[in-house]
Amino acid sequence: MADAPRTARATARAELTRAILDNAAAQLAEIGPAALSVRAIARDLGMASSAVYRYFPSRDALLTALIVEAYDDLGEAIEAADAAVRRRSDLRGRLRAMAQALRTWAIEHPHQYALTYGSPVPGYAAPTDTVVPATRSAFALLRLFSDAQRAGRRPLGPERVFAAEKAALSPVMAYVDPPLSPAYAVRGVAVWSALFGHVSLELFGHMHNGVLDYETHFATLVDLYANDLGLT
Amino acid sequence: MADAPRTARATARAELTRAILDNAAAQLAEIGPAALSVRAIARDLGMASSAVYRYFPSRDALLTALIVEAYDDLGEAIEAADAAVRRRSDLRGRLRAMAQALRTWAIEHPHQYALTYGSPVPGYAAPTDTVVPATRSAFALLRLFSDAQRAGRRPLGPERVFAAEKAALSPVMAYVDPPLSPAYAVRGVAVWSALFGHVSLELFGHMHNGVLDYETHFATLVDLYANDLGLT
DNA sequence: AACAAACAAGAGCACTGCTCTTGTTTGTTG
DNA sequence: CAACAAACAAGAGCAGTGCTCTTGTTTGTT
Repeated sequence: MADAPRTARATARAELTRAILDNAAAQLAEIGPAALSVRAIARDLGMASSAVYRYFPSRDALLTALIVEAYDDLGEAIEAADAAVRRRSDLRGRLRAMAQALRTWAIEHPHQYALTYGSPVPGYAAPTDTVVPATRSAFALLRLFSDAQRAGRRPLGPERVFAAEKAALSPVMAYVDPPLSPAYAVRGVAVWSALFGHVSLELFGHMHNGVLDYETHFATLVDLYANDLGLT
Repeated sequence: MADAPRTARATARAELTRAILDNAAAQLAEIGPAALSVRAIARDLGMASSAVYRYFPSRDALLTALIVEAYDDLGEAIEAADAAVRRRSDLRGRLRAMAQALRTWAIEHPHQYALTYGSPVPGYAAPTDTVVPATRSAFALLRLFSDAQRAGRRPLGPERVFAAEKAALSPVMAYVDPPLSPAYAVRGVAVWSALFGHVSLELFGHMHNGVLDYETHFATLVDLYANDLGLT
């Protein structure tokens, strides 16, 4: 991220910051965000708990840093999955890859997913540091929709989009160049909501008595959404 | 729920249990589940903190009771919204009413929504007490899909549903009589995921920089889903 | 060499969930 | 009515938490 530290003290600081973050991430993955303890991290690292506060001003700040890392990790996973699809014109395959990457990442990092897309526990208002990395996964999907539109595809609906809705979605339309059509914006945000909706419902146990095979069902869903998006 | 209590002690117990629950709900609504404190509740009620433990064995048990109440409250709101639609054959209107009830309830009870459909904080595994009330809102939607199918409507897709997916969704198909068609089951669960997905993403701030007018966009989404479900 | 900034450690505060003990109230039984 | 056990309330106390303040040390710069 930043420049390479010059002084020995700066490198030591960077290393300790990293060590605290790694230990916190390990603790988060094991026992979840609610039970994450600054004192336990300090114990693990063999330092006084008060020393940790020189690196992170509060427990929430530490959690926020973990949230940022989680967003980045997920974004990277989705981007990598997209990039791994050789035929860039295989739009359906790219949606499949990204959707699967999302679900797989969520299952492998349930506490991180809960922290980012479940209830954001620190203070209930997302800190401003998190807004940029949070958009990373959404942008990956947005680029796919943009590519689809440029390839001449058309979503299955809506047929007409009212002016109020166009205005409401103007930011998401303007994020790509050329701008996304209103219909694609609506369908795109809908699919985005549905994908994260499924993962949340599955991960948090709401499909327990309704769906027997989550993986199969998710694959079906993704294919359905690919149809809705007019892919291939 | 249970029989009316006979003895004075039983009524006192029921009343105190209710008072604790009400105070906990108020505290939950104000400061959220993470900051909910047994001691604070006891202070508010003018009793010793140890006395609360005679009514709820642990803080998690109290939270679980609040979760159950939240599920019931939301389920009731959705059922009431559905029931308020006079023309029962107005399937699109019923979907609109229920979806709006869901979103409105979530906005008015953000902490309750986060507790139920965000990350379930107590123990990360939903207690068995919660599974029945949790299904209430889903069942309301399921009945709508069932009514649509009986009225001869057809969802916009999928055209074919593989055997594995039929098996995966067999519980949700069998919940209503006559059983839901595979296509309606897939579309239904998809819409269910999408609705809760939107509410979660909106409530937890993920649409902050993409969508300007949540209400308008949600209405557009619901109408789109009504089309996908073949309603009217 | 002098000095200020950065650092680590420990004690301590106010708070938490929860348990154990003591003493009281209540409802039931002989 | 008396006796007794169950249910109850209150307090003290334990182990843990986030965080702050003070003290003493190390580091980098002037």
